Amino acid sequence: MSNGNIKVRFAPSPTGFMHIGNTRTALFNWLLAKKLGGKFMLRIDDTDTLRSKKEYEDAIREALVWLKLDWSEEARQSARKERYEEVAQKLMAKGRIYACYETPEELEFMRKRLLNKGLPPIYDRSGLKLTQAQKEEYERQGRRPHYRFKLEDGEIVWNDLVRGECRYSEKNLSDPVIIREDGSFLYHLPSVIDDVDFGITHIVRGEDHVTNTAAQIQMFEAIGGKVPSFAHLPLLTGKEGKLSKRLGSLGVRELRAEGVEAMAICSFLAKLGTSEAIEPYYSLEELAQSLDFSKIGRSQPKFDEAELKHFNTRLVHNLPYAEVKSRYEISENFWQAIKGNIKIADDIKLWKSICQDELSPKIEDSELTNKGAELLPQEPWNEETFGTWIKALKEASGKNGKELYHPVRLALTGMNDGPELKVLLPLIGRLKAEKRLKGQKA
RNA sequence: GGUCCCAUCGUCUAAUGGUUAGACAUCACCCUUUCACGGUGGUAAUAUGGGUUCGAGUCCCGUUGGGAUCACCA
Repeated sequence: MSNGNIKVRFAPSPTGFMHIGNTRTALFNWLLAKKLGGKFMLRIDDTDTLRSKKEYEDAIREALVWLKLDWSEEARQSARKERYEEVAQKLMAKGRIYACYETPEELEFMRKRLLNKGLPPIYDRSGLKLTQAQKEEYERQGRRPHYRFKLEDGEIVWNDLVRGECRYSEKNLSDPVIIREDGSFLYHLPSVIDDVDFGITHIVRGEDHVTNTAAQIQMFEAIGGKVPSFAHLPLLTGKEGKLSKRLGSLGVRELRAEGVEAMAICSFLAKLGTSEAIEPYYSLEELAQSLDFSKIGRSQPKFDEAELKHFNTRLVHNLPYAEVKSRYEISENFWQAIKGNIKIADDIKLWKSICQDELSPKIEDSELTNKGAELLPQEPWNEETFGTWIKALKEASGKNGKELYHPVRLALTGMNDGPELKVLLPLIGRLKAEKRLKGQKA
């Protein structure tokens, strides 16, 4: 499939670090673009100037680069204010945007009053009924207006790629505030203007945006833009069931630091909550080809960090040598020898160091290990060497099983567990092995 | 409270109205003279009450539970 006109966007607001929820949205967009042969753009939604920070923006880029979710185009909302104002002027002239003079406190009070009466806290549109004289009176009092988008009567319907047909009545929606008292724009309208201007064809985002979608569809229509396709992903929940705060703070940066592979995060997130098995994918391309919105369930999957870590280990065990080679200087032999016994890719360094660098051995049973040193055969060594040697040591010492193996492993590697000793021994070599068995640094 | 969405093993899901299936985790066994890796097998679920039907996980209504939204956040 290929369609040059397909374009999706990832539109994070730089008000926090890249976390698992964010990443999932970015990933699904990227995957969709890849699968359809379209483009993926990055849009920095920094309309909330108070909370937006350069630091967060940098972190988002860093995470995207690490995940290999590359983008071909970029935009920044704070740089497009003139365009938003131009569109807002037109909508005002058409009566789709109207001024309101309530203070945030008054609105809050009204919401509480409605809620207490068991009514939905929907704005009563009193701004719409204001006369010119009343507005002037407010201005004299020093009040500045904020602006709302007027929703038209009727049902708003769209066919969601994940949720199927969605219907919302405007009666259950508040006219969204789109321009603040200080003249700055809120998210809703700029997002729609950008989607139209940049030719966005598909919007993939979290389920928390479904009611926004209803209002935004009217905005698309009001400015004469083509309404894109929507896909609303069920929100991830935490282990405890609630959308935990931990999830928000579970950063990509932290996961990376803990040794979680980018492809583990991507594979896991792409398949969690779908009818497909969560399996390691080793390329985003392959993952993209497997994308199928119809396989996404509608209930909220639980995200468990421990499961991700476990999955990561499974993925690491089968990392292709080419991938490993590009990151660590090791031979294919070495990789084959240790791959089944590492938890994270960085453990490669540990085992490489154990085999090649100097190490202070831990001696548990000096009588045994000293004898082992004496019995060590001459090189060349291969995978058979260990078998003959340990057999000789067993006979000489009378030790067996764990009593035999554990002290040997500890002396040779300084570790309680690890790859099979028969593959490790030739890698360590006679020189080091003999010294270590004797308790000497080597 | 209004609106919308959801409910099957511990977890993620499957099942034209017709024997509840698979994957991950877990457990056991096998392989390893060790820890692991790997292989084989087992345990384990339709939230609840009605209705429709010869027959309901599936359709309808109620209950309970969970989530989203109703911001001068995005």
